[in-house]
Amino acid sequence: MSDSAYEQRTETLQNPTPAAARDVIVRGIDRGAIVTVYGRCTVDYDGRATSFLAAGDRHVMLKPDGAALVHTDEGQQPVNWQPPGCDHEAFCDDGTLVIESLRSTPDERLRVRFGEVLQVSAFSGSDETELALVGTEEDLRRRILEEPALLEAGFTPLATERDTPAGAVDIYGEDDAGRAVVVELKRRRVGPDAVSQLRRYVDALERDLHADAAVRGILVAPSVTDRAGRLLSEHGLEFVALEPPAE
Amino acid sequence: MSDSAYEQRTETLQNPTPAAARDVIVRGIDRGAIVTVYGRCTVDYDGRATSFLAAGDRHVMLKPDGAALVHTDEGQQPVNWQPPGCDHEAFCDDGTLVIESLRSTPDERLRVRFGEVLQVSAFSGSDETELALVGTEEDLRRRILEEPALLEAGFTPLATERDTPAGAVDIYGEDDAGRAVVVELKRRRVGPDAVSQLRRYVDALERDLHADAAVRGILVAPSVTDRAGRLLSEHGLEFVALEPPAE
DNA sequence: AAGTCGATATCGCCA
DNA sequence: TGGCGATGTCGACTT
Repeated sequence: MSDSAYEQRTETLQNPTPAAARDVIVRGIDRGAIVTVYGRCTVDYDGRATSFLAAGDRHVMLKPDGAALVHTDEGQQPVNWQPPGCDHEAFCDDGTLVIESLRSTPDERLRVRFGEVLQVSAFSGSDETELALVGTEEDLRRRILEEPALLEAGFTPLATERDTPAGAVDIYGEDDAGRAVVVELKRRRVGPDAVSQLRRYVDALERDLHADAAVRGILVAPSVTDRAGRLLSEHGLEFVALEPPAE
Repeated sequence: MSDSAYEQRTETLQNPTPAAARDVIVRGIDRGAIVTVYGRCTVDYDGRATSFLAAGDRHVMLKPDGAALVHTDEGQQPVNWQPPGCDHEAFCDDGTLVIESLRSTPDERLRVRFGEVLQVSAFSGSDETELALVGTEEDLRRRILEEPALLEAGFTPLATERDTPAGAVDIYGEDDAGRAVVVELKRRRVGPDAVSQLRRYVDALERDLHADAAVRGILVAPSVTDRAGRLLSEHGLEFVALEPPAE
């Protein structure tokens, strides 16, 4: 292995022997590369649950932060995986390539056993930038805090993330009559769960203040489902249609 | 391009020209391969939200079902993606390789523009098998239906997925005194959200039956958080510690 | 196509 | 490290 091999940004073998594949994987992990293996394999997982996947052609990716992903030719989600923070090992067992990825807390093990390796690659690179994302719940919150009248005329925000025994309220404030208002924000159309969440906060705050005056609860989202709308009415909660800013 | 090239299971180029990379991608998509590209790129997304990612080295995967994944060297989740059902396009624009992935309902566009392509691959294979997974909520439900006494002595299951105005109840049954029982199952330790969900069902069923007799609500999970436990007490709901079967 | 809910959810924040 | 809630959640199932 020449020095230049350590400097090159990609290292790839096709139809390697198990031992040659193992060497590329181990070297790649050592130098902090993204390692990928494509081939026929079985996959075992044991941890929070237990799974087995019989032989088939799949794409395995090992990341330098300890994440592992096993992808089939279908689906956005990996068929098996391991989260960041795991230790990856590659070795030959009985003449076949095996990749294991282990972690603790909780104890979990992922094992990929290859009957055939068609290609193995190690990719080194740099990525200094971060994703800029617009249109989140946080953006919606900023929008309301900048212009509280979007919620309703006379609304005054007093706090964000105000703590209650049931959790933190997105926006806490008061209306023009001085009544306490709990605002729950959702970036998209919501179902019954969001109504339950708002109800939990309103309940908790009414107990917390043990006030005689009722606390108003307002759900802010682009829209609600029928069932969610019915639940809102049943519990005397309100709805304001509003979306996160588009840019 | 010889016929054998269409039969080979992997096709890989290193440091290809943009046009050569485009050809491998287009051919790969056409024949139903998994296509991967590693190189320096920017990523634009516009749809349910909007994002931009400045230049860096990333791994892009295009699946034959229309899914697209952009992975950095960190995290289990892709930094950008497109779900299955999208149309992938690859073309050269101003001498650089561009990959676009489009869908409608909702309208969403992912665009990856490469400043440099280090490697492009197309992987063809077969995968007939399905994942066998044990330890899910469904397994927990089966466990209780087979041995209702695990919940409590004298419990009789009457229905699963019983419909209420608030949603479907995991297990509906009655206790040895003939009282209605709503059971909510969770495969892991639960927080306040699960308590709210159970409360919703109990409320709805009490209204639905408009019975004088109260409906019992039992949360079944390995354990609960402090706050969830407090919420359970406040609402007169019960808890039974039980896990999904391990195998 | 939309509603509802589970998931080995993952991820980020905060105590 | 655990609790808590958002996510461009995804995915499966039902209507």
